Amino acid sequence: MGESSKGKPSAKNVVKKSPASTKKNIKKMKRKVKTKKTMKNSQFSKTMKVPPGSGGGQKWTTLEHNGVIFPPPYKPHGVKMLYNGQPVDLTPEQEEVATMFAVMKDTEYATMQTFIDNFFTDWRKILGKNHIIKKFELCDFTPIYEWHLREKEKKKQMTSEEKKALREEKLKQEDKYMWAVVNGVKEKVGNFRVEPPGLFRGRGKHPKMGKLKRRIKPSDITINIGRGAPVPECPIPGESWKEIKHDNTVTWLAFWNDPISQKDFKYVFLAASSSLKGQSDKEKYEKSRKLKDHIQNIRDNYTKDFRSKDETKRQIAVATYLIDKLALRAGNEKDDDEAETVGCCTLKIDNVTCLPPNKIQFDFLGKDSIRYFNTVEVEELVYKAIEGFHRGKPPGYDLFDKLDTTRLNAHLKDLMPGLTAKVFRTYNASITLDDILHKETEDGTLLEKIAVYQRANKEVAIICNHQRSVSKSHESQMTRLNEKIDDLKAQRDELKVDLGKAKKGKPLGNDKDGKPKKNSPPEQIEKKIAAIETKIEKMEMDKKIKEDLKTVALGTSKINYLDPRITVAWCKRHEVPIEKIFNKSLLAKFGWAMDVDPEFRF
DNA sequence: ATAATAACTTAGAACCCGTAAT
DNA sequence: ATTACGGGTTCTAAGTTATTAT
Repeated sequence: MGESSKGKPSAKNVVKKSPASTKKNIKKMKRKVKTKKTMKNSQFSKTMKVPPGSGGGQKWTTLEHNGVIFPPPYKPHGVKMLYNGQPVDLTPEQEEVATMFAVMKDTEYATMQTFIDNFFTDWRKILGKNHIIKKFELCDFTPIYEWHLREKEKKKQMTSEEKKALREEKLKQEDKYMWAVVNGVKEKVGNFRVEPPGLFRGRGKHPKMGKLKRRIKPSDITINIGRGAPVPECPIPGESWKEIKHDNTVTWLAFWNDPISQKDFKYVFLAASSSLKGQSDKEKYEKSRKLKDHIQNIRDNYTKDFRSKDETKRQIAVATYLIDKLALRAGNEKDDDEAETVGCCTLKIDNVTCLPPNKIQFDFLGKDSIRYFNTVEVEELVYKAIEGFHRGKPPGYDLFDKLDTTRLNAHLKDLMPGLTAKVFRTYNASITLDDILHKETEDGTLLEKIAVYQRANKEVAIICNHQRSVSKSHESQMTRLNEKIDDLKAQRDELKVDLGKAKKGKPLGNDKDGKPKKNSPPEQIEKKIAAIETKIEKMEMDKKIKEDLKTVALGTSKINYLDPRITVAWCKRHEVPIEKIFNKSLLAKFGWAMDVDPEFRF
């Protein structure tokens, strides 16, 4: 379908083209642009080749580490699946892949045709063409699935001591891989475990879901390490690394080609708590703070261009407006062997609906195929411009057909050094947090202050469209909460009746077991009622928050978008222990932000 | 100028495990 | 003691952007 993405209406029916030409012929339609302007008065872009903090592109001077650890070899279980009702013999290699599929029985994937087809195609390659297994419909993986359930149960039944012992054993094995020494400082490695083989789990309608992700061998892996440092010993006897590099302009310790997409790599990096990552994190936030000094100029600039005669300029202006106002992602082109998702530059006509007189409705699948659905009021000129971009284009056609992320970012760089589309998201998120915290924090209890923080956090998550799927048990949890509340209300009402009687000096009647209730003074009953009222209020509040947040993911913005210095400074000013907001990993990740001045403003 | 590649950040789901509720 | 819940951790997919090749 890639053919379509740029040009014709979402041509699902278009014939797949030759593999070589996958994504880029897409661009043809939008070419005309003739961007003579792009590079003109760029006051900044020519200078500043190198990012400020990094010393000429050099990322480290010495680097030592122990390479990566591989998953254990496959251990056959010997449980026979059925084909056409009969048990079949499988080699360990064949059984391994069958098991990968079998254990996914209770996931959504197991029901998806693409997943099944891709799995079966790859599995049959391993079965060989003369194998008795020919049709997926005749396969019965249940015996293997049940074996898997038994194994899971066994694991669950282990005592916590056994589990602990197992964990410590693993830790001991992995200990040496967990650490690197960078410029003489011991740092944690992020992902030192090589990804185990499995069936590819793409998000959304991913055309490759279910494909076999083959086992990675040492000969797939390139190691990057300091010149003086010992090359890590290959952990699998008799095998060896693909290549050893000594490149101090990059931060990766190792990589291999992604077996699902040969052109992609899987990298091993340092952990988020490392100073290398911390430094670049800090630079990210410093850059987005700089945007404050330019934002007025940028807004004036694009507002002016809303009425430009030059359609390219108008498209850039409107796209920048959307990125600024709605924190949309840039939106790169995608290959046709990926899920069809879009960002700002790749929005299609049918993702964006004009609702007179001045509202725009957005409805599209963004990163991870998460739906973005939002209706916003826009200025008249924006509305008119978007109407204009629709004109004469069929559904499936690009809204911004004269734009792509490169052109957009080139334009942004002219407005501020180093400015790119994603900076707006960071800026938007962080300044929103800073604003809300300053406006809404009052002298109150610790709990109230934390609630303010969470509200702000939620606001940001909604702006950034950070979603999570509702937990399977959400509904039953809500029902239970409601029952509890009803129960409390009943108790309260009964107490009210009691109170009335008590005030008149009448006996209180019987409790639910039929025994007469002990008489209590009215004041005591009133107290009880008040206590229950408070409890009800609290539960109603909990319920509301739970319902409110059932699809909102707060973590993503905390980890990636909110300048931690805003949070740390706020905690200092309001005597909130930082541990109430940041967990252990965030504290480690944001070590660089801890000594911030309490008066820090984003 | 455009396309391909490389390197890095951002993302939600799955899993795991301690603790609160029963 | 047992289960349920939810926070934290791990996993790896899916983005963005800078650089390099054509």
